Amino acid sequence: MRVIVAEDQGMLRGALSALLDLEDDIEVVGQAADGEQALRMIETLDPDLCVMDIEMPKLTGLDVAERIKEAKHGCKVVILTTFSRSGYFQRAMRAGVKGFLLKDSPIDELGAALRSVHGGGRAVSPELAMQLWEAENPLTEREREVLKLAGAGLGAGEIASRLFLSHGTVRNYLSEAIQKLDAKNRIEATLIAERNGWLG
Amino acid sequence: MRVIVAEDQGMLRGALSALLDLEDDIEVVGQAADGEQALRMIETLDPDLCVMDIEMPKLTGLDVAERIKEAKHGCKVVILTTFSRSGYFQRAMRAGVKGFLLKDSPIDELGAALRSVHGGGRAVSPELAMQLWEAENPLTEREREVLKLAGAGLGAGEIASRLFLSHGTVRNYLSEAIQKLDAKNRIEATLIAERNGWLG
DNA sequence: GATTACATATGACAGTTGTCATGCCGGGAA
DNA sequence: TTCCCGGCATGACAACTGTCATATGTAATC
Repeated sequence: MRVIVAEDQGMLRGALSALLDLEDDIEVVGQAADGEQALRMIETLDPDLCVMDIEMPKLTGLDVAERIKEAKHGCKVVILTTFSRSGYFQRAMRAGVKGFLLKDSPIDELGAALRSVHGGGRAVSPELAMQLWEAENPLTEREREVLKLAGAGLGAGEIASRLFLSHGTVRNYLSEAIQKLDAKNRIEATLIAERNGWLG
Repeated sequence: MRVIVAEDQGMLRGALSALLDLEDDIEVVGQAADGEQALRMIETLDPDLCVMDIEMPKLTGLDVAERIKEAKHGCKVVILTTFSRSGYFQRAMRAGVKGFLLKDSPIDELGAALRSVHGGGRAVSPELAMQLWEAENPLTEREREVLKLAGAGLGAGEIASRLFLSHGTVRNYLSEAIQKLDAKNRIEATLIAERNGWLG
């Protein structure tokens, strides 16, 4: 099978590519260091599979997966990520991702997952299977935007002018987010939202 | 040369170990998933080198490096980390670390670095060499403690009772930290301190 | 057509946060 | 020993934050 490896961390990308290439039935035809590059490679090289990190520059792995699905491209996606955030997993499933592994798993699982997915199956790290039933993102679009900026250290006034809202509205959104997430203040709220993948 | 790989992320640990083991002159004699395990392996297996991540459970790679130095153990350390935080690099140098690579570098550099260090040399990612002259941590011990807790979402009152300080003192420390780091508020201050490795 | 969810806004209030002046104590450097 | 630094504290003040009641408009849903 012809595979692309998309991962921004050079060492891991190189190591995985080299190891996968050693397998008789796997050929690594491209390596991408960010989402845009991955997308271009998938279009031009038409691989069977793509091993993809989520947190990459320019386009996240989930963005890429969604575009592949829209374009009805046959390339199957196996997500390989550090974090078991429920938001990520749910979004990946909706994007038609076939495999979802944690970077914490042993490497053997990667080859196994690729073969399983290539054969039409699925492959999901056992730690993640249960997350299908976990909480959905309770935040609205606006609440997310506001919370993201608050997490970057901006005050209500600054957030307001960036989003062309009134300063009171911003505080209302923050207050709602804080309550929805059962936090004490904006700091805890961003922590919680982040941990669940609700801001990405 | 006999090498130990200490890295908490299973996939990277496995991949690096497998690749290094393919080299004729390198033998991976142990793999550790956290700092304590790494320390024990170094004591029992007496390897020539240890490839070590910084951010690991229980003991960080820098903690381990410092203990190795104290114990005057001959094992040389090559740090392999995601972040080019000046605080990390400076602390590593003081701990007698011989190699410091970013996980962003290509893998070939790892083998090269190990050989160089084993031969008595040093190996430092070029992006990092200049950091020797960068800003030292301007925060005092107390300011760091307080800032860490503030970053976890605690308010002044809570921080005060955890550290057995008055609530006013906590706010003084936070105020000082905010000014030293040239931030607008505690949120930005934690972001800046974190980015520079001044909280770890 | 009524209900519900979201985006938006205002004004008021209490509580938290950031700043500053000022003070005390102990340890180390000049 | 005197002076400064760090740790610790207080009180006061302005600014920011979190909450609430209340209001309008626009979709979607029932």
